[in-house]
Amino acid sequence: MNFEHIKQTPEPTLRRLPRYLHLLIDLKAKGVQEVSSTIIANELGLDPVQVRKDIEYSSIIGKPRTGYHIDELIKALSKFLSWDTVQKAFLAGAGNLGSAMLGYKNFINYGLHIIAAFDKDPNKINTIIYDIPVYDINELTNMAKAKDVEIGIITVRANAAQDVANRMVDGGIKAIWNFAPVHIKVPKEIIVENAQLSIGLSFLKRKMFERNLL
Amino acid sequence: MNFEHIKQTPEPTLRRLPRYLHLLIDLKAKGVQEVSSTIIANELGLDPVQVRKDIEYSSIIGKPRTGYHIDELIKALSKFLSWDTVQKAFLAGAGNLGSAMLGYKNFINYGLHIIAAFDKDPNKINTIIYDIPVYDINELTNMAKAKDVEIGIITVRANAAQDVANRMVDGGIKAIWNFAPVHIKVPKEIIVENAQLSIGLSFLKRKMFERNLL
DNA sequence: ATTATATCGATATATTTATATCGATAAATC
DNA sequence: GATTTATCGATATAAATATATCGATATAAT
Repeated sequence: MNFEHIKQTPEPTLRRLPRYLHLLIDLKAKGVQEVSSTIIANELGLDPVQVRKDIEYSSIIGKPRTGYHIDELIKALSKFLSWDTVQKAFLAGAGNLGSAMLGYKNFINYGLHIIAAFDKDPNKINTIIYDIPVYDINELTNMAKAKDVEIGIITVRANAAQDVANRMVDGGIKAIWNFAPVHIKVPKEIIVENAQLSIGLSFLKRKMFERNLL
Repeated sequence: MNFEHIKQTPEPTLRRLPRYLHLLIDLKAKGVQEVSSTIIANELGLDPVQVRKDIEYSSIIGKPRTGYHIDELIKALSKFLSWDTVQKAFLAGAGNLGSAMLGYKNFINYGLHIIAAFDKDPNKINTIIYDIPVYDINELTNMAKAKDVEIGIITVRANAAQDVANRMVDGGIKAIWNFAPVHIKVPKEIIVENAQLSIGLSFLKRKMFERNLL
């Protein structure tokens, strides 16, 4: 099976582009109208050539001497990263992290709309958290089918994650954002993005070690 | 200035190692005693040679035919990623995400101990969230010095993040885990690990787009 | 005891990603 | 109007990372 109808973006580039976009939005709010790769690179501690190559993926072309038109660039990057189109999501696991995410107002700016949450705890089922209704986890599959939900967010404990993932896949969900500290197995056409806190933290601590700070 | 007293681990390796460790802990709980690179690779959808090369960084050597002794490997990786030594951390921003992190019990397994939180909201100051006291943000710098805190976690809004980062640096904090959707500027000897939700989400959505799922 | 097999570590090759260089050009300065 | 300058996009080179190959070896099977 071949999914690559569209040229794949390098992972490191994909990790940097949102940072550019955050910065550009910030600069625009300060009244900036034109921005060069040099400015972006200096602000973020990167190389201007790298910034230019990354921006190439958005198909935006700049002008010598002045750089890029900030509005144009923001628009193109927002489109490239799909911040401008909203997808529906279900969240499973209304615990600490899950609830926090239900209350996170920024998601809509990135094109994510969590329309419902699911839990197995009877005390949480049929409650409303930050305006989002919480249903029985057993309803997830059917409701996902009915509402054509595209993204599943897993914030349950490690031992429940695989079960939840299965329910999501059965419900036709195409992409899973997994915060549980465990690898989940899904059919290969399903996209999984792991967002374990342990990864970032390990990164941080290892860097500290390598600099003799531990 | 040169920090590289210790050989730097490649970023992609550092991203994979915690996943191995999670898996190994899981397998051990199921009674497994020996594990090969092939098994790990199959479980996580990776290449066995890559797994072997990654494991090399932990200095553990395996045996032909059987692979690695799981206890030895868990111990070595835990040490390599510093999950086995606890660092003290301050968290700034006791909002949704911040509070969720204060309640996240797994951190201690990764060697992170959040000893205090800080906020500017008078309604939060001097409260206790999940057993962790919340103080005035103005106290952060002095308390960090007094308690020799090593890690700072930023979960405030974008527009307050730089101020908080400055306070942390002034307080002698060496490493910052930044969840605010903004780049923070710090002296180059300070380690910053960005953990913006927008990055993972952009990743997920772009992959969906590239597979014609959007 | 011999043979087959799965895995290791080492080495070699390929691919991906980052960095350096350079001519062209739009704007600013002289 | 000519000159200087900052930046672009393109191309070339270097570095980092991933993948393939292979001889050696510990265990299992015959």
